[in-house]
Amino acid sequence: MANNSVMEDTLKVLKDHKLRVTPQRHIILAYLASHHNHPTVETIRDGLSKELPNMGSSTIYNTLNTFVEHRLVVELQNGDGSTHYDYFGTPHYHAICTNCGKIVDVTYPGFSKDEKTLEERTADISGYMISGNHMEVYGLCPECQVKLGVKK
Amino acid sequence: MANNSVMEDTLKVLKDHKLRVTPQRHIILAYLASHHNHPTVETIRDGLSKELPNMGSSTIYNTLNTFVEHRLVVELQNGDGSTHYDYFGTPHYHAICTNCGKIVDVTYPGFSKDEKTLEERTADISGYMISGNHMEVYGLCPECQVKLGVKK
DNA sequence: TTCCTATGTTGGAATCATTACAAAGTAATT
DNA sequence: AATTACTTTGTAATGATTCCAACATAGGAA
Repeated sequence: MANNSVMEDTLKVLKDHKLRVTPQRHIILAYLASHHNHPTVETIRDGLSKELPNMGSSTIYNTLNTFVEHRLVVELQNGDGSTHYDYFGTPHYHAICTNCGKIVDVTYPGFSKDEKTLEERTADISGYMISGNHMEVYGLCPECQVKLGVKK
Repeated sequence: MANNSVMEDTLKVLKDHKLRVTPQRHIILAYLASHHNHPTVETIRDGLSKELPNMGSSTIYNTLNTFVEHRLVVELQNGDGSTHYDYFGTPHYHAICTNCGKIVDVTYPGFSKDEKTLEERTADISGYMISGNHMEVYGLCPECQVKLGVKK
């Protein structure tokens, strides 16, 4: 389970966002901050079954929706039918495998600048007042390249 | 409804992709190619109720899934709970209103090059064999800026 | 500390988009 | 024109997500 510093950090995050601190919120956020597995609601429920065996799915949905509204977390679809969640501690985007659904975080030096450029350009063109973006890149993960016998 | 040249063009597109040409596929693709309203399955059903009154939702889902697999069409979520579809005739990305869900197409000179750069960089970093990407930018559309009384 | 109230949690029911399936129809090839 | 694999259709099934009402509690006020 999450170590103490993750628990302290996530507690601070909740307070900074003026969210009422409940055990459920705190543990779910700590789970997300310490796992980079892009879990679904079910994955989170299973992962926290020791700590909070009676936590209902509704609570997880409610909590995640709250986090998404506060921009602590982003939603991802990988084509398997349910939504995956990712703690957004540092700016990054996602590469998603079109065969197995595996999601990995990607970033590079200058990514934040590129993001900002895209947002400014979009504001100029569309007239929207931009508040965020999502970028996803699709392809075959290394394992599936081998599994399917494709060659580069 | 779609004019003749759209019907001819979409017929060619179906044949080029070696898709069996059925009235349903042809009319749905022509609808998508001539409307830039990012319709849902229901919107398409309503829009084509004159031409094909007996077309079932299953057919629309089947057809759209086929088009997505062939990369003729992309799926979009705007937060209203159902999936929106967009004919992908020319490269572009989307700006989505976080208040009303309105989706607009955006592009700019050099967008295709930027896309390619992103894909190559992602391949290098992640090891994925890249086949495509989606970019979305979120914010308030001009109407909702006025409606909500926000100022730039 | 204790009380109070707004807010959060729970679990089960309800909803709604999407898929599965089997029967009937049809495009395109021989 | 016959054949066959593929498509359409309607309905049933699925499954993720939301709704709701009762209960619980975090955190501020006294």
